[in-house]
Amino acid sequence: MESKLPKGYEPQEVEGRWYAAWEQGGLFHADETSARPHYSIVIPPPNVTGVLHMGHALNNTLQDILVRWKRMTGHEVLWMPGTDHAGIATQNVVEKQLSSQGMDRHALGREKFVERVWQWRQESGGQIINQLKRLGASCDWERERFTMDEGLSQAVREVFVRLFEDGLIYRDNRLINWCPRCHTALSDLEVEHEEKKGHLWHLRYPVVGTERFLVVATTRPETMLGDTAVAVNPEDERYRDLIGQRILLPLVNREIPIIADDYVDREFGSGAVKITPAHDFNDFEVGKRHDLPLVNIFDESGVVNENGGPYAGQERYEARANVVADLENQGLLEKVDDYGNAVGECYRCRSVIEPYMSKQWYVKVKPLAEEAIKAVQDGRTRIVPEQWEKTYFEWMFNIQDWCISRQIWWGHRIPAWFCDDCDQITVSREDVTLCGHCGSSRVRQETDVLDTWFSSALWPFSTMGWPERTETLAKFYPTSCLITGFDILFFWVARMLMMGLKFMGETPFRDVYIHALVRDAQGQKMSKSKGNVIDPLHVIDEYGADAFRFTLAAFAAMGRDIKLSTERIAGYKAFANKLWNAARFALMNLEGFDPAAIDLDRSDLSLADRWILAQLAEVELETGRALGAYRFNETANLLYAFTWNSFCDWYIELAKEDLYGTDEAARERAQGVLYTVLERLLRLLHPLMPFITEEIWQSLPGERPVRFLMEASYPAGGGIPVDTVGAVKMEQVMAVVRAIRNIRGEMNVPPGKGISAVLDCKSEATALVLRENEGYLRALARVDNLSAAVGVSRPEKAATQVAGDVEVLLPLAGLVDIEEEERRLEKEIAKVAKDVEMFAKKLSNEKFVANAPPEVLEKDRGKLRAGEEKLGILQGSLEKIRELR
RNA sequence: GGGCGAAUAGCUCAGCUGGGAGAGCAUCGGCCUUACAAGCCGAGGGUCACAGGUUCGAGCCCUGUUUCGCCCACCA
Repeated sequence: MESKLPKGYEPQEVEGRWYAAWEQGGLFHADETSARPHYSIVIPPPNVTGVLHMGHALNNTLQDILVRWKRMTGHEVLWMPGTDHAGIATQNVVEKQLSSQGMDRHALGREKFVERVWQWRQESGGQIINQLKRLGASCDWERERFTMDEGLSQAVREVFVRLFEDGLIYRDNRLINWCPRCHTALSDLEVEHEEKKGHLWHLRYPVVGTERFLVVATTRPETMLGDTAVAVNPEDERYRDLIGQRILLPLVNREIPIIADDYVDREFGSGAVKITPAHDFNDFEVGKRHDLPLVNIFDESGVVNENGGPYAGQERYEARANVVADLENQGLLEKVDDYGNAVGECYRCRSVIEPYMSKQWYVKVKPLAEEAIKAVQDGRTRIVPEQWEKTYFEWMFNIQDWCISRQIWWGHRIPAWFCDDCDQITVSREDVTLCGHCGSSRVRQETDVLDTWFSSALWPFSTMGWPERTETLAKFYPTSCLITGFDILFFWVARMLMMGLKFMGETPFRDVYIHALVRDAQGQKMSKSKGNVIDPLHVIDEYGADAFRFTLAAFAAMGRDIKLSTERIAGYKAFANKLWNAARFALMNLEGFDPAAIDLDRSDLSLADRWILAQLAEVELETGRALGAYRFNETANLLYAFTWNSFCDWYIELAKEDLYGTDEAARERAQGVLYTVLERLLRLLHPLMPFITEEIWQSLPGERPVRFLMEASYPAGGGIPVDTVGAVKMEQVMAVVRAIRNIRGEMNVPPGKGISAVLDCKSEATALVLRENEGYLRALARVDNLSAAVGVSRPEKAATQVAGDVEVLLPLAGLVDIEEEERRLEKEIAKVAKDVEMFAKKLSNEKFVANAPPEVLEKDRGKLRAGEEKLGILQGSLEKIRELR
C-alpha cells in the first residue's frame, strides 16, 4: 500500500502553501453585513519597529486559536490587525540609523526627519506582519491599520478636542520624569524602577555664624548645587535650636534656610535633609509648602547649567564626581556609605530619569477611571483570570493624572495652537491659521506630540472607523475578547477601557484574557543582553508552526509564567508527526472509500467502534467547554491524549483486524468509523494546528461540503451514536489486554512470542464479551490459545493478574517463580485490602453517609464492591499458588 | 512600605465549584509487531513547603510560619 503523503511530516513545504490558499480564498475576511453572530478581537498592535518575539507568538497564537474556533462555530469573525507607531522607540531607531550616517535629526529638521521615519516604515516597518503570517495568524489583513493612519489620526484629534472641551485635558508646570537621552517627558508608567547599588554621601553643611556643621545625607550629591533649604523634623531635639537659622551652601556659597517639616524621618541618615525642589519629587512638595525658590541646575541633556557655577557644562555624573572631590578637599565630606536604592530608568533607552521642571499636557483621569472601574465591577468587562481584577482596581483607585505630551517629533502632534498676541490656546480638529480667541494670525502649533499610548487607547474603535458611525462599529463593537499580557494592563488595557467608555459609551471588550510572560527554561526573562532569547522564527523553521503553536497552548495554563523549553517543543513536533502517520495509515486503508456511504447507526459496529465513538463524543464536548473557558492547556491536553492514546494506541490497533481482513462489510464499517474519527479530530485540532490538519484533510477521499477545513464546522458531539454499554465492554477487554501485557512485561516474554491465556471469569456476561472479542486479545496481546469461561479449568503453574471481574492466568510454566509470585500476590492483596478497609470504614461512618452527596456515595460503594471482588480473586489466586508448593 | 502570586514525582508543570494524586520529559526492563524507532509494550517513583483549624471528607477553604517570584510606591 502506498500513501499519497510522504513518510514524515514536512512543515516547511506545507505551511506557506495553505496560508496563501486561505488568504486568497478570502477566508480571513470579516463581513459586517453578515447575519451571523459576531465575534471580534483587536490585535494588540505590535510596534512597527518590532520583530516577532515569544510574547507576540504566545499572544497571537491564543488569539488565532479563538478566532479559528469561533469561525468554525458559525460566527462572523473579525480579527483586526495593525501596528503601532511607537513614538519614542521608532524615533530612536531612525535616529540611530542617522547617526551611523554621521547625521542627526536636528541637522535634518523636523519635517525632513518625519519624512525619513515614514520612509523607514515603508521599507522595513512591516516585517512583523509577515512573521505573524508564518505563525498562521488569520487576521483580516484587508483591514490592517497603523496608529498614524489618516483615519486614526482623525480619531486622535477628535478625542483630544473633546477631552479638552470637557475640561479633562489641561497644561501644567510641574516636576516630571525627564529622559535626558530621549529629550522628552515620560509618564509615571514609562519609568521603570530598578534597585541599584549606590552610595549615601554624608555632607557637612556649615551653619552661618557658628562653628557648627549640619550633616545631610544624599544619594545625589551633585544636586546640592540646587539646594534651597535644609529640613529637619520639628520634633527633633537635636536640631530644634537650628530651625530658622541659615546654612552657607558650600561650593556655590549661597545662604539657605534651615526649615522644619514632618516629611523628615529622624531615624534616617543624620535626620537632616537637603532640599532640592527642582530635582526631587519630595523636595518639590516640601518646597511648595515652604515657598522655597526652585534652582534648576541642569539643561535638558542632564548637563549642569549656569546655576551650577564652576560646574557648568559638566555632565551630571562628571559633576557628581567633582562635587564630591571638592567637598572632600574642603573637609566637608563626613562619610560615604554603600547604599542601594531604586532609580528610575527610561523604559525605552534605560537612561536614568531626571526629575525636571517643565510645562506639559495632562489628562485628568479620575472621572474616566471611575467609569472604567464600574465597568469591571458590574461585569460588563470580565478580566480572566480573575486575580488580575484586583491588580486592576488597585491601580485604578490610585491613578494619577496622565502626562500625555512628549518632546519628540514622531507621533501625533498635539492639535493646539498658541497665540502670540493674546497668549490664549486654540484647540481644534482642523489645522488653525487664526486664533480662536482674538482672531490673530500669529498662531503657532504646539510642537509636542502625544504619548503613543494615547492613540493605542483608542484602538478598539479607531480601527473600526470612528468617529464615523460605521457598519463595522455597529457589527463588531464592543469586541468579544482582548488577549494580552499583564505587562500592559495599565499602559493599554485600562486606558482602552476609559476611552472606550467615554467615547463609545460602551466597554471595548466583554472579556480580557491576561496571559503569562514567556521565560526561558530557567525561568529568566528573555532578553538580548542575557543572550537567552529564543527566536520564534527559528522555532518555526525547526519544529514547524503547528508544533510551536501547540506547545504555547499547552503551556498557557492560567496565572503562571511559561518556562519555554525546546525539549517540549520537540515533543509536540513528535505529536504532529504522530498525527501525520495516523493519517497516513488511515489513507492507506481508505483507498476508494466513499464517505457518503458512512452509516454510524448500523447495528454491527464493533466494540472498538463503539468505544472510540464514545470517546470522541466526550472529547468534543470537553474541548468546546475548555476553549470557551480560555483553558488552552486543557484543550491541548485533551486532544493530545485522545489522538495519541485513544485513537493511535488503541483504536487503530483494534481496527486493523477488520481493515486488513477479508470481510467486506466489516472492512467498510471500520473504514467509516476510521474516517469519521480522523476527520472530526482534524476539525478539533485545526484551531491549534491549522497547517497540518488542513494538509491531511485535503488528502481525505470523497466530497465535503466546504473547500477548506478552515471553513468546516467545529464538532460538538452531534451525529455520533454513543453506546455506553458497548464502551464499557470494550474497557473490560482492554483491561484484560493490559493485564496480559503487564505479565508479559514482568516475565520478559517477548512481544513476538505467542502465548496461551486462561481467563477465569466471575460472570457469564464478561465471559461472553471476551469470547466474542477474542480477536482483540489475539492481535493486541498475542494470545494464541484462549479459554474464557466461568469456572474454567485452571493451569497448574500460572502468572496471574486481575482485570475487572476476570482473573487472567498465563501458564508460563518455565518462567513462573512460585515464591516470587506468592510475594507479589501478597503485596497486591495488602494494597487492595487496605483500600477495601478504607472504603468500608468510610461507608460505615454514619456522618459520611448522611452528608455526602448521593453520587459520591454511589461511586464509593461501587469502589468497595470492586475492591472486595478483586480481593476475593486475588486471595483465590494466592491459595492456588500455595497449593503448588 | 503596600499589593499579588507560587511551593505537588529526579526535572518542567496540570489538577476548573472540596469527594481515594496526573501528564510530558528523565530513569529502568522488553521490542526494528507491514502508520510512525520522532515509534511500540511494560515498570518504578509523591508526608501535595511547614504548623494549626473548618469539614463526614482538604493538594484545593481559613489562620500562622518559612522560602522564592512579580507588580506598585516620592523616604533623602
